[in-house]
Amino acid sequence: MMGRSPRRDENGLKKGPWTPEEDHILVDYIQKHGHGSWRSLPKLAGLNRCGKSCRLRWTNYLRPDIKRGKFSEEEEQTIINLHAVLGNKWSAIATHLSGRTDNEIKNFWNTHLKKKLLQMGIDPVTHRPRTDLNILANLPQLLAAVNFSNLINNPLDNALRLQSDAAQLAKIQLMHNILQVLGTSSTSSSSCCTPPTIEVIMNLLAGPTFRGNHQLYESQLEGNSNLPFGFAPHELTQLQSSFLNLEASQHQPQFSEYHQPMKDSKICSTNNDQFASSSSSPSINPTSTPLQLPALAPASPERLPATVYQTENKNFNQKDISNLSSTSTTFEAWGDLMDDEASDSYWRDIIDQASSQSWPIS
DNA sequence: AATCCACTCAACCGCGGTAAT
DNA sequence: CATTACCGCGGTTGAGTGGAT
Repeated sequence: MMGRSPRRDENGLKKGPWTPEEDHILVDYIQKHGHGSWRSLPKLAGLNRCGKSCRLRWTNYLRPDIKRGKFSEEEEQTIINLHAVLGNKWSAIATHLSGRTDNEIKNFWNTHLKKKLLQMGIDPVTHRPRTDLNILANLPQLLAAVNFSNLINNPLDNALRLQSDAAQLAKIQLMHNILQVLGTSSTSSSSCCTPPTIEVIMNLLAGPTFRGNHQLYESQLEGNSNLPFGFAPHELTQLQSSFLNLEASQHQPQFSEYHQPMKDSKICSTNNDQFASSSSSPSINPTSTPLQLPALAPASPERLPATVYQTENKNFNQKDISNLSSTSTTFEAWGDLMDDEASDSYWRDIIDQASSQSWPIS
């Protein structure tokens, strides 16, 4: 039996694992009388335990409606989605998974899901691509992260929309990381290895659909074909354009362009527009300057896009900010972006719930 | 067979929020 | 308003388990 060896506290109350006899007494008492005051329960029930221990045993193990056993794929996805919105609010997450306790979900997260996300190159705290990775060595993981939403095949459409937002962030991050690395490579005379060519990266990003066949890929614009890695066709155009510009700039390196504060924040505002509009149709403003990308996102507790772009770019113009101006908190921003999704009441509830709570800094 | 080690999960601990006094 | 008691939550602990060596 897992757990702790039997101990007693300073009051002589038993600690450690529960025996079947104790379980029986507790269940029997609660079924007859309800738990009432947890503090007084042990004495009334004849248990040599503290009330806290009784409550925990009941809520995490003995409650009749507890579902035991492996988490389903659907439950797994729900936890991931909810965690992206709620953070480590295990009890809040548990309310959306009937029969699962906060403790069980927390354990499952810490032992399985966290690792799973890390393996995919996703920071389990921010739900964004990890930035502590060697971008080129870990390109496959980042691409997997970008393509995360494509891996999900469950009926939770609303959840998928959130996932889509996360994937969109991953795309932006990935594009930025690639450009940054290429920019760095182009200015590094001591580079020991040859950076991947634009073509190689574009092939990785776009797969056979995009390779050397711009017409074909443009013809797919209307039909919104299943481009790999979740990149929309216009995003690939944009990305390719960025690479081409970069390639040109490599001959006359102007590295500072990548790192100076953005003088106009079209990309940022566009990103905000993305979050302020339907998240299912992300777009990169085709008129924006290709190299103007958001600052590399730190692996920080800022986990949601509105906050990220608000804090990372101090140079919002007022018009751009106005998209978020009515939102004083991150969750309210999420709420705003979902305003046009009248059927999103489920997720709105979650967000409302979260916005009423303090945001965990973990 | 013995040992090591990573993993799991029940249970504990401490803190913050809130209702009662 | 201040204090106290209680509850619930999130983080952490540690014994059991099973696979690898």
